[in-house]
Amino acid sequence: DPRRAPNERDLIMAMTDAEGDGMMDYFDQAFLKNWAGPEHWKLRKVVRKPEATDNAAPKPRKEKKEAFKIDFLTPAEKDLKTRAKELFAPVTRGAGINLPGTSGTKGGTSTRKGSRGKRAKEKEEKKDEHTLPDDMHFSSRQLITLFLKPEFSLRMRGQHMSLNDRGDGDVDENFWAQAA
Amino acid sequence: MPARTLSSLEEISSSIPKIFDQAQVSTANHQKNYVALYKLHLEASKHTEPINKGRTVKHVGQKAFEDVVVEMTSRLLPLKKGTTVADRIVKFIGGYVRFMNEKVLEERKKNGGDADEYDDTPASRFASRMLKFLLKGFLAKDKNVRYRVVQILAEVVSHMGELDEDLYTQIRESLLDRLRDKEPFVRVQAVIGLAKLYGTEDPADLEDGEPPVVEVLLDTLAHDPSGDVRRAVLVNVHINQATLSYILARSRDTDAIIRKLFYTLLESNCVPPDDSNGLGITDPRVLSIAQRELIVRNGLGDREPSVRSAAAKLIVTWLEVVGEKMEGDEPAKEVIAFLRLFDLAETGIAEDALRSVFASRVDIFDNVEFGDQYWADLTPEKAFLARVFVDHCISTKDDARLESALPVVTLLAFRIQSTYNDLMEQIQDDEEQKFLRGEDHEDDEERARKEDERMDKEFVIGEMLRLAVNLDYADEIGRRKMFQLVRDMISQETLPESLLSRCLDVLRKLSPNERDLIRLVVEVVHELRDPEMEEKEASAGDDGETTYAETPMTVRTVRAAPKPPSEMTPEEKAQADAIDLRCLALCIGMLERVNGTFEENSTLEGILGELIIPAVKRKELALREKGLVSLGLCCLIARRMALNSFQLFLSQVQSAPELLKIRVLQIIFDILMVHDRDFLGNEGVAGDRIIEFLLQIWGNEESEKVQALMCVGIAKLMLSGMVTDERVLKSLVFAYVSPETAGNQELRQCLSYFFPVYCYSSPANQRRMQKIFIPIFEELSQVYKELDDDREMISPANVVAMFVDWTDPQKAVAVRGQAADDKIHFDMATEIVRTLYSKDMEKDEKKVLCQSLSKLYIPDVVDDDQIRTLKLLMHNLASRRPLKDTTANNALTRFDAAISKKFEKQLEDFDEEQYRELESLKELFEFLDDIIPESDEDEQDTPVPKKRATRKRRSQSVASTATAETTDREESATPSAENSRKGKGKKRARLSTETDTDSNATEEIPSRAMPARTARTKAKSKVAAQQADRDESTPEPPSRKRASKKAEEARLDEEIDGLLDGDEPDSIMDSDEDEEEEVGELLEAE
DNA sequence: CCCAGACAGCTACACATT
DNA sequence: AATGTGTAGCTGTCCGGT
Repeated sequence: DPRRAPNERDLIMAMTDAEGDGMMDYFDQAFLKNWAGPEHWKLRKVVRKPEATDNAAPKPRKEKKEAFKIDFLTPAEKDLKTRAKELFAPVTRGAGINLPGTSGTKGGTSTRKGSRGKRAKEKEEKKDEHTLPDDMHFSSRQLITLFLKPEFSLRMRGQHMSLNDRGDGDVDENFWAQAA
Repeated sequence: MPARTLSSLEEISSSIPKIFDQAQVSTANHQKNYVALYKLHLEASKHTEPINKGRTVKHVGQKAFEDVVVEMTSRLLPLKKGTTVADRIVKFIGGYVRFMNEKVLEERKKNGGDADEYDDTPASRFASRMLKFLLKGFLAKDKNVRYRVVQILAEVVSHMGELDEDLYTQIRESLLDRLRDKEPFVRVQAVIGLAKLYGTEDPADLEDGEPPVVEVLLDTLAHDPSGDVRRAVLVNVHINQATLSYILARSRDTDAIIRKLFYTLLESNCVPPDDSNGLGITDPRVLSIAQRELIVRNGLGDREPSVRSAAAKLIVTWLEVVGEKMEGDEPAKEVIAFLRLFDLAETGIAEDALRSVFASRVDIFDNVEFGDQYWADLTPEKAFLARVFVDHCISTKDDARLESALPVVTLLAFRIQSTYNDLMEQIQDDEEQKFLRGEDHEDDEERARKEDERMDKEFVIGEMLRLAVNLDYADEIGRRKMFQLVRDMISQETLPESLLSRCLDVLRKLSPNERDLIRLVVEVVHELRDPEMEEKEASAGDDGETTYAETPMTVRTVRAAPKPPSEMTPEEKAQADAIDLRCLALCIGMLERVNGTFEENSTLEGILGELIIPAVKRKELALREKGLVSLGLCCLIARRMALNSFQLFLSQVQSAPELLKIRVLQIIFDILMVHDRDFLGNEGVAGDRIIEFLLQIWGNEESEKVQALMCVGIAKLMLSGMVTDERVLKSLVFAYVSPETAGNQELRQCLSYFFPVYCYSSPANQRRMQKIFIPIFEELSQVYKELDDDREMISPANVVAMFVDWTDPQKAVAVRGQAADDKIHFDMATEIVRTLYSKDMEKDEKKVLCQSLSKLYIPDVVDDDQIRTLKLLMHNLASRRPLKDTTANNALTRFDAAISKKFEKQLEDFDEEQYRELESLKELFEFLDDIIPESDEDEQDTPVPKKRATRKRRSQSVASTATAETTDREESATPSAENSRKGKGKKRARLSTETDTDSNATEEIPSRAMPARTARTKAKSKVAAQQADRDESTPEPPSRKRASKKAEEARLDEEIDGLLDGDEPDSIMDSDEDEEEEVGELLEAE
């Protein structure tokens, strides 16, 4: 019976323990950033790699980058008009100077005049608001307490059971303390 | 004009580059160079040529000057963003424009302020020449050019006074157009430019249908995909009443930097820029309560620490702004003023704000004092401050300050009492007034004021009660006083409902043990329902523990027979119902706070039979709901009762209205949590049935609230290990990603939290997750492919990434005494490679799987058999089912190489032929031999090397990185002799059947048993129900008989009666030995 | 057939931390 | 102030479309 194995439950208990803070910290760091649901999910790298693999090597290069300067002094090889033409060369046909999905620029893009055809309903769709959902602040609390008795957690239940198994009718004052 | 002042144009032209060359090095020389440049500019202006027969002049000098500057400018255009020298030049150009304009203004002042010459100055000519030049680059191919051009234009525009109208329009259009640029940094500059522009925009100038720039910017603020761009809008847009609401929406931006900026922005605008005496635009008093609450809730609740601290700073500023000029009389004055910003009754927000202030301004915390005077006249704010202060001391374990802050018990009890009496008096007065003057005579204003007053008193009492829980009750006199007071309060039906649970909290604290608390509440209930008894009971209740323990429970015997309901007038009935509701609330409050068994507290029996059970039978929703909750709470402490009543609760689920359904489900889950062994243990069918039933309810549920509740409940059961069923886990995953639940944040955020906790808390759980990976992946890929256009769902690649993350053994927490299972990813790799043999899997999906391989954690030590199996699978894949996709192939090859290298030792001398002898791997080879290479007809796009194989080649060593790309082409022409021998003809038949299933899973995976089509349809509509739905053995829901409402009620009554009559109340309590079997029977009976 | 979009890996920068 | 980490932007490669 896997339920009897001293695994999951012990951990849940540990999270509520005073000493379990470290555990909670681990969970916090590891994944609480991914609270907002699958669409905002991101892979986070494994944290600890305490093995002292190698050091001393990647230190000694602090090569300052070449002090770049714009050359204003040497006269231009070509005249201004030519340079402007080159610099301001419009995109080769059909290119995307603009974001996809936005109607094109008069000069530059591939937007054909009658392109309303297939992808006409771009605007209708709700644009992404780029906002996070309201945070419900889900935590271990909701997962280890009862719905109807929010002050009692699994941990207490465990104690209760064991007390009951002893046939001991009364609970000790410690119990009250924990209920608070 | 003397000739010597007229420098030659060549001279001028050659001096300009030197200025630019200097200007790029540092901004320190800019001021000096403005002067120098301007001097050259003026000098050049003197070179003119007459045209039109001398009627006008041609500004050849200016033209030359402009040419050179434009030429200089052109040199920095191709430089990419972040080049500091170029940025300096941009600043220099902008600065020069400003410099010129200032000069022009000076000139004008001197000349008496001619306004009409603006378009004919060297300055205006220069600027417009520059702008026209820049505009030409707006559509350049080179993104850097576009960036620089817009950047310089924005800079120039912001430093210009007036602007020619045509040019203005053109700039406006062009910038708006660049707002759609592909490159975010170009858009950023466009935003900056537009922000400089729109201050001068006149709405009257707009053509029809053309939106004002502000509107466009606000749209960008919300919708631009790049955070940088939204950020640019945020810092550049003017904050005012019109834009504020759009700005406030950014407190939820996906980008943390924006959120942080949001709070610093609000902070810096709290005070007006010029020290005028008005309020800043974001002064908290200017904002609405709702806005303030939004800011605090989002800010202090943010997941990003940096955002939280920015919000905390803002809140401190609020306090300072609001508390200004209030210092003096009372140290708490500014805090009180600060608290007035909030609706204190709104849960948690004001408390969070105050605690945040305590945390960041310790001096404020230290200066709060609670003298006797403080308690004299408590306002809601003062009461709230005291209570939160105490709570804060407790949570920070600041015993010293706690000691000094807490009032003595008698004082507080007295205060509570007097406020309570005031409240009662007022309520009574109001009633009388209403009665005397009639309903309508009071004007709304007066009524609202009274209502507020009452609410305030109620709130103050509530806070004092919350504080009372933390008092030191060593003093017996005080203890009794408080006890008596609170006991009296709960025995009055006029006590506002909101104070009830506060009172019970105090009572619990004051009760020596649970039994006394239970007894006390039971007594109060009887008093309330039986007013005649009041006096007797009151005398008994006078004295807390001593008398209590000895007083025999005589209530039931003494109890006078109440009037039968049939003889009551409607008013009396309503009154009785109201009392019952109150009593039920008391019971619930009491039962919530105790955990002794029902059997130990025989006093509960009475109210169970007289109050709770009758309430459950009522058809009024409120009564029934409270009755069910009470019964449910009883079940939590009475195992036997739980067993007997469980069916009743189940039967209530389907037909109940939402609110009741939620309650009943909560009860069901709580009962399962508490009595797990009785319902879910013993590997009995009962547990399975319950699970299936719940899954089915879940899948068919429409209400988001109920869905979320069930999700939480099921997650709890799984996390606590009470349910280990893979189907349930699968359902949770489906629910997590299904488009159906996209809007159900409660559900999704619950699962966002649940999955990592579940997986990382136990390798066994990670294993379970690994087992469902492939089936889930296959099904979700299907769903994804057939997704409706308007529905959103994460990609299969994301699904894979999540699973890889969740099953990573390195992330599992090391729990004492439990060995980490670091082979999970290795086994996952093996399964993935097996899956790659599947013939009907699309290459996209295979690609995703292949690419995930590199992210798997491969342990250093793996058994010979396991590593050889994986190696063999990869080796054979290349020949029998070569991947058509190069990226996939590369990924696989790389993985193969990595594995081969890592386990070089174990794989050397590895020979397939020899390996085949191993009995333990029989299954592997059966699997492999059933795979035939795809025939030529199957190969539509990729030509497969001709298959010609010999036994010998098959037996060659596979230890080397045989699947390496180049050699692979030849190697892959090496199918096993087995395959060649068996021949295509024979295989053809098998391809469509066994091969297919075999290649997908070693064990029978339920999901594959169902036609994909069905699976998909289900997944679309009721994803969560998938597993349950397809299982034919799913039991009919208990109340499936869709009887008429009447019949339904009759049946319900019957059931409840059965609960009472069939089992005498006494027998609910006894615990026989044969309980376990009964759970099974319970569900069998249908 | 060529080009554009997409993607993966790399590098550099900025941030936070000790 | 220095270091380390995490992110973001850039660049090269490959697939798909016109």
